[in-house]
Amino acid sequence: MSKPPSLQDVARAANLSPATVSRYLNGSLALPADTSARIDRAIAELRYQPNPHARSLSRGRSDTIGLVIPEIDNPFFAKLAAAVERRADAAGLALMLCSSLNRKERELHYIERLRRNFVDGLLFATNHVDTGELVRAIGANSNVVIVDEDIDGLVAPKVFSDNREGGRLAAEHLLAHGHRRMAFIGGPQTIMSTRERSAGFREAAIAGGATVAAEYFGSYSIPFGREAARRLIAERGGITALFVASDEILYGVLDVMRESGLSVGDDLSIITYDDAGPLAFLDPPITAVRQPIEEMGRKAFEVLRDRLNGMVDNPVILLPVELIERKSVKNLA
Amino acid sequence: MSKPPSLQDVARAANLSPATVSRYLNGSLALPADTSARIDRAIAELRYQPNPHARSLSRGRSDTIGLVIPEIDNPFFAKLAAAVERRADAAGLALMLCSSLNRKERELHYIERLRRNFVDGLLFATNHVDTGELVRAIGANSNVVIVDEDIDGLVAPKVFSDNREGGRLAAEHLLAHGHRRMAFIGGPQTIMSTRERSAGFREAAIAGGATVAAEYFGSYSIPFGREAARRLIAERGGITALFVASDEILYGVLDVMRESGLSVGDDLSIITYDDAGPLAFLDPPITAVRQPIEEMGRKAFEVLRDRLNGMVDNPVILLPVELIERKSVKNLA
DNA sequence: GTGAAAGCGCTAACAC
DNA sequence: GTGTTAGCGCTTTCAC
Repeated sequence: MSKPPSLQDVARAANLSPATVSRYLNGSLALPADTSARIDRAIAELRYQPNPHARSLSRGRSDTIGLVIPEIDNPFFAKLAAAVERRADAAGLALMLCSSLNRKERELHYIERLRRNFVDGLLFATNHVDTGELVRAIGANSNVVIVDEDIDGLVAPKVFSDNREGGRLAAEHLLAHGHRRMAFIGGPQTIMSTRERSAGFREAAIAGGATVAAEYFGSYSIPFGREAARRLIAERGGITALFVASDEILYGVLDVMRESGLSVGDDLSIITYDDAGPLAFLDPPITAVRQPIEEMGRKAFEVLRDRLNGMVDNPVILLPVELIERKSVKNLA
Repeated sequence: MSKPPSLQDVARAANLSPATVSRYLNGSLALPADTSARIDRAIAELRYQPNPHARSLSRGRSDTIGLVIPEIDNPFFAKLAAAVERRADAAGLALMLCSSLNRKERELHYIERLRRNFVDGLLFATNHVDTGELVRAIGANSNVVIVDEDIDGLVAPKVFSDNREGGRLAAEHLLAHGHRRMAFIGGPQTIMSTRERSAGFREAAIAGGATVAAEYFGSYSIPFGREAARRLIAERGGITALFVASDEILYGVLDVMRESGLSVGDDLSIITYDDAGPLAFLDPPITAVRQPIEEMGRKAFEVLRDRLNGMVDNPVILLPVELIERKSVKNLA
């Protein structure tokens, strides 16, 4: 493989200076038809492709953004990544994928990369409680937008789904089906998403004359779903409905219920949160509060673009959720 | 935000030349403790971070690899991406995520990027039949390794799972449970994965005295799963077992079966392929041929590394699959 | 409308 | 061991 052609080569072939060709390529110039034709021909002949590193070095930016998520191997974040990538690509930006594994050092590492303009901006989704480092690291920078989960105390643009409303929707759906004793299984009690979902749920349940007789907090994971389900089954007194705060928790619960010979619906009505997996294909299909994942990705990207274009305010955007009714809630009425 | 410090600044602060600092940073040099201490201090004080673009431009490579997949929003590719990213990260390489949406132009675009060293190498997973462009585009380049699905006629390192063996395993499992009339639903008949899964299945079925009474080819998608299931239900004559070539197809089939009041197991035994989704949580849990996704990612990455380090041969690596027995196959014996 | 020249921040000969 | 000197390929003043 011989050395690829440079701007210089194109300029030479077109009998022009590199500067002219560069300007033409960047559209900052209207050239006479004759000149531009020469350039086009030279480019085609040499199969010229600009070198993005040289370009980035010279311009001080990379036309690349990063997406920091806990783990791509999770349907929710996979869908988020897909949405973001579509938008970024349409805008001519490349997407750097960064799985933090929820580890602080890794998150900080990516923020450092941002500082050194490896990427122009970052979409940041974390899943754990910050002890201050993130706030400090991100605070210094303006091109970060927070998605999905809050970082308390950080001033930055943020895009979330309306978690509280989601909790409310779940409770109201259960109320409408005659349930009066409910339970909730959430993620970490300290993080915003669980706090809000739980609060909205409890709020609406109580307002509707029901009680949330049991609440379990742990993590958004299958094992915790199992654990909480076992406890719920052991302790429950007349609970007829359960709201779980993520699909992973749901899977753990389903597993334990099957083990225990309990039927979803007849023995316990269930609503889950996220609706990122193939819930419609479970038996019974599971009713869920659906997060607007596609739209979160889109919106977050747009906010980041605005930032890159100089926007300075720090909006907190709440996207509407939606209850998808399937077959996992029994009508007691 | 003031301009970030450069190598120059560090050198100045440490009373050295940029070259020395650069060498030290790249480990190509053992410095006297005194000198290196001065550098370390300067770096810490200035909070220096190397500029990756300058580095890439100068060295002619980027320490970044690309992963081209049809769509990240698919559990199989999401898991593959996760595996690749873990390895890449451990090796100090960044990962550029490229969703091709299975479109040729987009695939070619990413290959062009490779040519211009935006990335050092590419892991390439496509899902459609190549009409020659891909072979030509990739053929010119040596830093591409093909994963998951073959590109016919291309000479390059390739990492697949053992699709034929997967088909065989499925048939043998059904045989062992007394099934003698079977059906198969695959993806596009023209692509390697479907060809092989189908061939292995048919081969082993016939060898075991069974017949594959119906075969449907289409695409790895839920809608096609539905379509094929409808036809199967309409046409089937005494078929007791079905092997589907992907999880997506499975979901479509399950949907139609539920609509039709058919029971998985009692009315029709099912084995699926991939095992990337939450199959264990379906009811009944679905028996599957599991692809070694994690290992495919790992292996593909390693082969790419070898390439980047000058390896020149073109191995075709077949990774072993495994049958995960659950509850969707009824014993007829 | 076009060109010359300086630089972006780093690495890699080549010297000493 | 350390410094000097050229680039890497592009963008961007500043001229004309």
